[in-house]
Amino acid sequence: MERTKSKNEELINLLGMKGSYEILKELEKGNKRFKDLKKVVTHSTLTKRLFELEKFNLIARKVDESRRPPVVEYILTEKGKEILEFFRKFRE
Amino acid sequence: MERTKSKNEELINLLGMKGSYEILKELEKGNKRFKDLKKVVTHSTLTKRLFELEKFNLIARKVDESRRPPVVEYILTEKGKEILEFFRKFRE
DNA sequence: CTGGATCCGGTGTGATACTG
DNA sequence: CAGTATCACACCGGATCCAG
Repeated sequence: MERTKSKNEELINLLGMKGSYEILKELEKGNKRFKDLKKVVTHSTLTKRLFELEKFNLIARKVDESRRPPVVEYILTEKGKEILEFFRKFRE
Repeated sequence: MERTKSKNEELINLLGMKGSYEILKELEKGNKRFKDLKKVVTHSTLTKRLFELEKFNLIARKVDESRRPPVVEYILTEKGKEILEFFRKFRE
C-alpha cells in the first residue's frame, strides 16, 4: 500500500499544508521579508513552509549580504504564480 | 491569525490529504467500487476521503438498489477531471 | 531581524472489530 | 460488499527559548 510519492504528489501535499497558500497569496502582492510574513502564519510554521516552498521553486530567496544584519526577501516565482492562477479558477 | 477558510482553500487541503490524489487517479481509469479502491488506500482513510471528495463534487456515487446487496460505484466528475489535468502540467 | 531547536498538545492515519 | 466505531500512534502545528 505504501508507495514512493511522485514529485507531483509531494507538491500537492505541500500546498495542502498550513500556511502554504497564505504565503503564496501574500507574496503575490510583492516581495516580502520574514517579519512581514509572520503576520500571516506562525513563526515555526513559516520556517518550515519557506524551506519547502523554495525547494519546489514556488518561491525564491534574495539575500543582501552587504547589510548587517543581512536583509532577506522572498519572491514569488513564475511557477508559484501559475499555481495561484489555477486555484483562482475553482472559486465560486 | 486564524481565519475562516474559503471553499477554495478547503479544496486544496483536501487534495493534500492522504489518498485523495490516489483515488482520483484510480477513478480516471474507470468507475470503481469500494472494494477496488481499497487496493489503493486504507479502509478507514478511504471512507473519509470518499465522503469529502463527494462533498466537493470531485466524485459521484452511483447506487444500484435493485441488487442485493446494493452495488455502489464511484465516478470521476468533470470537476475531478479538470483538477487531475492541472496537476499533470507540473510533472517533470 | 532571520532563523534553528525543542517540547508539547491536537489531529489525521491505520488496524481492528462490528453491522446491515 | 460497503460501510461505521473505536482506539493507539505518528506527525504537524504552535509556543518558547536560543543563536548569528
